[in-house]
Amino acid sequence: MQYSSKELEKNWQEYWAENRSFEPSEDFAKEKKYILSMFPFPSGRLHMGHVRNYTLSDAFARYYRQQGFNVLHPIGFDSFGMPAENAAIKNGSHPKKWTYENIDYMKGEFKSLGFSFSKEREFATSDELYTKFEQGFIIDMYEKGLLYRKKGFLNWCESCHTVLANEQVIDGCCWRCDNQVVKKDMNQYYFKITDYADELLLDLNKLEDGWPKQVLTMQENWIGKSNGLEFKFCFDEESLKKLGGNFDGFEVFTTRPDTIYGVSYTAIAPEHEIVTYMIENSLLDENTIAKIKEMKNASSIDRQKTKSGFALGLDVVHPLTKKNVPLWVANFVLMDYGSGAVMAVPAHDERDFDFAKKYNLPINAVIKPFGEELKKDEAYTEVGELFNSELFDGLNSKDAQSKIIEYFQAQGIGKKTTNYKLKDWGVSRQRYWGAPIPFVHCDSCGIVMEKKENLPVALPEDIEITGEGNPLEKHPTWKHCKCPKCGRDAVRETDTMDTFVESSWYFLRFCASPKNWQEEAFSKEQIKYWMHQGQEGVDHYIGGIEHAILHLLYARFFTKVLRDLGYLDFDEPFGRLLTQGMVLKDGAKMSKSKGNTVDPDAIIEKYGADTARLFILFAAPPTQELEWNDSAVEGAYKFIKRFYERSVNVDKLETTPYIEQASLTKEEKFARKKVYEALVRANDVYSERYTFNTMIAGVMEAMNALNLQTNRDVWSEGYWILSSIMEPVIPHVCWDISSKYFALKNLTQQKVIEEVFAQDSITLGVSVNGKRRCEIEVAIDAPKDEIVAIAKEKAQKWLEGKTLIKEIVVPKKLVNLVVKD
RNA sequence: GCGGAUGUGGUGAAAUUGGUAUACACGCCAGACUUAGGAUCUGGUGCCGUAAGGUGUGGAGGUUCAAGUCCUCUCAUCCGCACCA
Repeated sequence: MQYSSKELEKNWQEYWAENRSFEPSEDFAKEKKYILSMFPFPSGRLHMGHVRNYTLSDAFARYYRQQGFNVLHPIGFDSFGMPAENAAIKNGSHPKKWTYENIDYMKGEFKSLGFSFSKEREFATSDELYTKFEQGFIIDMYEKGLLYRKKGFLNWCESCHTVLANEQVIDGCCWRCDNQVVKKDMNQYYFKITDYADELLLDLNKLEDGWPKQVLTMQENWIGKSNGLEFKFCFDEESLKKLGGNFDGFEVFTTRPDTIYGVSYTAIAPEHEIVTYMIENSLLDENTIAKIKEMKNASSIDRQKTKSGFALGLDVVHPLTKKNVPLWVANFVLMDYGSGAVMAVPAHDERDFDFAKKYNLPINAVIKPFGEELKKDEAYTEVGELFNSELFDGLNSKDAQSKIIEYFQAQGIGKKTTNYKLKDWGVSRQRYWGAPIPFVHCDSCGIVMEKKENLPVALPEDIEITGEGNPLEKHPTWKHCKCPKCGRDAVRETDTMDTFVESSWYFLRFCASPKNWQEEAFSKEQIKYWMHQGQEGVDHYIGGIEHAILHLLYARFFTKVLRDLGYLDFDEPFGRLLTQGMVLKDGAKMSKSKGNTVDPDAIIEKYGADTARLFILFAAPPTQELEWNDSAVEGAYKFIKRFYERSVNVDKLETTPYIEQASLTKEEKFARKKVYEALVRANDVYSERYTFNTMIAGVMEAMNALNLQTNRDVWSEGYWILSSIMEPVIPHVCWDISSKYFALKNLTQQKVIEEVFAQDSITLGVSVNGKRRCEIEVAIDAPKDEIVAIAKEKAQKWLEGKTLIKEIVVPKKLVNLVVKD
């Protein structure tokens, strides 16, 4: 039995393809598991991160198939997106051609890795059939008011020539190309994700058991709910006059109403309408206007560096004290949070304090620590006792918050409000390779939806991609059409959708039987079975942590929207989420620019897919980083080789051999015990721990134990079980062994036999005062007295001259003798 | 600053509920077989020490018969968010 990965793996890959081995059944009476990896962008080649991702989901899928479940383990391609266009600009190829060629190549890679994906449910999101149903949802959402168009001050990436959503701006830079993002004023479509802010936050509770805590926290912070008081500052007489009666005041939001008596100035964002009005009407001097404009145009990073601002020469009236308070424009006030205006309490807020120090504004303390002096050189932001706060003096600041809100409400001058950091999701992109937004601009009817029977609104293929401007805009005929409503000449929307829209519902499309693909996106019945039998959502969703906010938040939002549109009946798309760690080489993330990549194809060529899979699952638990190690890969290969070649000790069987446990030698019993221990461990791993490394270690131990004995029945039983346990990890070699010896009959659920764990005697550790000194061997059913007596004798040396005060026997573990001098 | 994690041999990492710390593997050392080995097999390998023994899970305390595991404080590293009023 000489191991040769190449031929062996190819044979089984062909066998699986011919036998449709991994297609899910349409029998909805069976228990199911939906195992899903985050689908890839067809960049051209798989990288090790992909291999890790799909190796994990494949192990789950194969395991559950063995356990008798109906398993859906699909794959597709997230195939719209900028890199296709960038490649087109660079090589003059067409984005569509580039994309679909890459898909073909990557499908070959999937095959060569032995992933048990359903082939019949494969699709790419750039397929027109997919676009058709997506556009249908978009129309539904527009009708429900969940999609709208407005002019906004948007994130614009100069190098990608497109708008970005807030979630796609990382540290002020584009998530894709890392270029600095600038602000641009333009029209854009938005999904009303803020309507779901509260539910998205609340339902995180449902995910507590299935999702990593880190991801839940990140989403919670991103949604950023805060409760507080909203009220209006009104201008004094003089200021009203200055503004020509156009503004009577402005709203502010605060989470610290308890500090209201400490307000010493107010501030508004440079983008605020009052500032705009003052600039347009020359109510400020030239120099100030220039500085404010500069402030507006500064990048978000520059804007954070130092605080700056200008007094606007206006005063507002404090709502409670009725005293005048000055109004400033300040760069630290953000237009897109709350109302773009704040009350400032330098004594109890660090930002307000810094600003007040810089511009010599008054600092009025109104909260002091209990029984301590207040420090003057910093803002006191902790809980404390109110003073200088009229009728609220003496209150605990926590209690004062609700009391003051109640007071404002009673007086009718303010109300309790909730604010979110989450903003609406901007979805239009000014690029070609995306799903067209199915709207038409008509001079007489305004924005009109395309009729559903005309979907999809497909992309034209005869385009010229130069990187300058939107190719759809420049196409000679595509955008000219008739208004679906009045029939007059109209113009198509040339914006396409953010690619995150496609990935927000692809997991639902996989639930649809390909038989019905033409007629519907998915059926309620199919969705109910795959997504909502037992646990809610996909059973195991596996992917990188980098999607903790973007994709995972959008997909949750889409699921809730489709529920409200009547397409499905549940709230959350992914019941269990496993976020895999990165693949590193030399301590850094593998990347082309660093030149530390390992090409999966080369590893398969040299060692085979099984080796790559074994190494990946063995080297670290799934959630941890995985350091690539060439000699450990070599080690994985050697294990497989030994595993394969030692199968010569196995006899052909169609069921496990009968073994008389009592007749076995010590080594034979030990080997059997190790085999079944490995089985127990394997079942644990899939049910909750996912630590494949320990499962594999168990199998290695069992192999080592088998090798210490020569009983062919024990070898055969061992291989029957071990090749079943290992099949999800190294499927090719296991199917080969299984077919040669066991007619593939062992690739099913295996039963644990308890008798192999029975022992006549057991080794116990003996410690004196908790320090391990020696060990003893006693009969399994030895009474406590006897165990203690043996332990005392064996540990005599450490007991001499001391008084024994306590004896502790932990059954099957150890004996602890407590002594003192 | 806020939030989340993680610290165990030379390395990747094990250790259900507190119960023999370092399983499994890589590496290293020695030996066997070899003309040769980056092949294969066997044995060894936390640290200090010739040994007896001592010591050891980032650090300091604590609870306990017993702590990698529980509690308090602290240090370091990584990740995420970050002027959110």
